[in-house]
Amino acid sequence: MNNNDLANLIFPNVKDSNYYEELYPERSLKEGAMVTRFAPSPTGFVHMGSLYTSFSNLMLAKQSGGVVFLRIEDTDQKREVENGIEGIIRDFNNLKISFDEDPIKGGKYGPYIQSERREIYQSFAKKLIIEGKAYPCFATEEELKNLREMQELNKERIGYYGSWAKYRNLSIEEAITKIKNNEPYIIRLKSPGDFNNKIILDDCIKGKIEMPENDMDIVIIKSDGLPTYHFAHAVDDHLMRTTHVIRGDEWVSSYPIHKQLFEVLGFKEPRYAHLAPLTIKEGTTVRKLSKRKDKESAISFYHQLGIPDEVIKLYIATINNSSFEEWYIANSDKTIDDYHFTFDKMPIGGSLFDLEKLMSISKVYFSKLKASDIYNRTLEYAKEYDNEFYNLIVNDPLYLTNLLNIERNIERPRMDIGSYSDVKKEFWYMFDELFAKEDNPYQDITYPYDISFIKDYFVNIYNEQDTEEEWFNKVKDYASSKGFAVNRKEYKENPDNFLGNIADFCSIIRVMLTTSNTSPNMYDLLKIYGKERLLKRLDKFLNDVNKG
RNA sequence: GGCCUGUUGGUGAAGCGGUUAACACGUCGCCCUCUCAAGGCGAUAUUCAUGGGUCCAAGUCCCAUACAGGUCACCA
Repeated sequence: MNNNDLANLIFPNVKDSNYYEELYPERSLKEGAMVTRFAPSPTGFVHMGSLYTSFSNLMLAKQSGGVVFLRIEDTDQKREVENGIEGIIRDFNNLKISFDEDPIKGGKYGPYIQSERREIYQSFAKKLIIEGKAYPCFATEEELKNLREMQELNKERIGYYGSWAKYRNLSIEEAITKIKNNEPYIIRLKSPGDFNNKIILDDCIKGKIEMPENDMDIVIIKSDGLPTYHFAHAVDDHLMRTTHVIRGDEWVSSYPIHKQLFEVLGFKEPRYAHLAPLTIKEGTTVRKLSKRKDKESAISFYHQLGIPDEVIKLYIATINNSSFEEWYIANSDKTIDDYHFTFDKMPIGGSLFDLEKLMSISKVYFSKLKASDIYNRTLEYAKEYDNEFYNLIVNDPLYLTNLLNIERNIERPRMDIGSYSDVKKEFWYMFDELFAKEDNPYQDITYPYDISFIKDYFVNIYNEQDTEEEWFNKVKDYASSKGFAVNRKEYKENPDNFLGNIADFCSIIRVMLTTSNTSPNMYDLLKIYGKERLLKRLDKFLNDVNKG
């Protein structure tokens, strides 16, 4: 009886591992091209954290002329989510993110779903058993629990290693007998490591990190025949010819296991890059952004707010590479794809997620869009999230587009819109249906002078054909004739000589039309709204103010 | 508890042995102006968690302490 007999008993029907080595040859790519991957569990949706990780993988591969693929890590059948894979792929599609190889598209290195690669893992596990580098372990849950308690009591390191690894030196005969008796077992690595030895992780982002060598006999094949993460990682990233493993830094501490696995299997180790986690403030403490607890984690949260996907990507790029922001400001005509992402500009500690910053990026983004584009996207947004507004804008694209164009096609465009939902907040008063609602009181409507003369202004002076200059000159003349100061300095020097400032006069018009004292350019608003309707709104205004 | 990482202003951060400690967001002034937004100008860290050490010179290197985070599964 030898290792071969044991291996054949455990894995009678798997191919020799060399078969797979030949099936998945080295990729022929140019020097320096990175092969990266994003490898999520099929949880059903993409969240900020996974977007951040996938973004890094995507950009580095793309920009080096390499390959990036999507691999679904579904080896935990307990965590299976219905349509989990479809959900992830759908989310990436919506975000317009695509991988060179994925479960739908396929590719030469597939399958790209781990549960479909069972035999591949088993083939390599078999190889290890034959070589005496792995063994079946019959420890029960109870046994492992006792082991742990004993170690805690003796203040020993916890785990299945060295002399604690009870089944490590079981004779082949005994093992075969137990298997034939249908005793449940799993396959463990027979770790050749020594905890007192030091190994070094040369991380692309974090630099050199010294850690103890792995000496744990970790599980490589579970009782359901599927591999653990560690083993699947080694086998897959070798066979898929990954050059750079870019993943969250919660994996740093398992690097010793991975290094050892690559060695034992005779694989060339890939480079590693461990990304700092996205964090969030909860009260005074900072913790990892949680896909379950934090609303900011869900992509749908931004969709509901009306924040474009491009903005999310810009924000992610901003956190990902410390010099991206400056570059983007200096190169406002370029896109994310034009920026060269590098490991050495990625953060080492956690990156605090800042919604305020994201909004500011969004405003800049919107200020560069064409009015017609904003209209179209706002329409799309409203269709899904705001039916009332959708109905108001769907039949008259030009009206909203004109509004959006106010102070837009100039060197320094307005920056007050940061989301599709802001469009309504900005211009609601230009829609009579919204204006008519009861809950829109005029802001600060007490004036120390008779305001009814603005009716005179609109009836007799205001002409919607005027140019902006003509319009303003007329406003000034009229206001002046009623006793308002036209010159700011003059007014400041002798406020008592005047009824008010020209700004005060304009604010009556502004409040009349918008209810508020702040708005975009008056001339444009009046013109777009139209004189006929203005007169009606004016009556309502005077009526309401006199009542109040 | 073991192992690993981090700690720079209100916030995110740059910084890689010699800089007036970038930049962005925010906040506050002033200017411009029909309001707001934008824009312009200026103010916002005598100091880089604390304590030692090395060096002519330290935010930057070393050691301790404190605090924060990660990880120690038949989960990924």
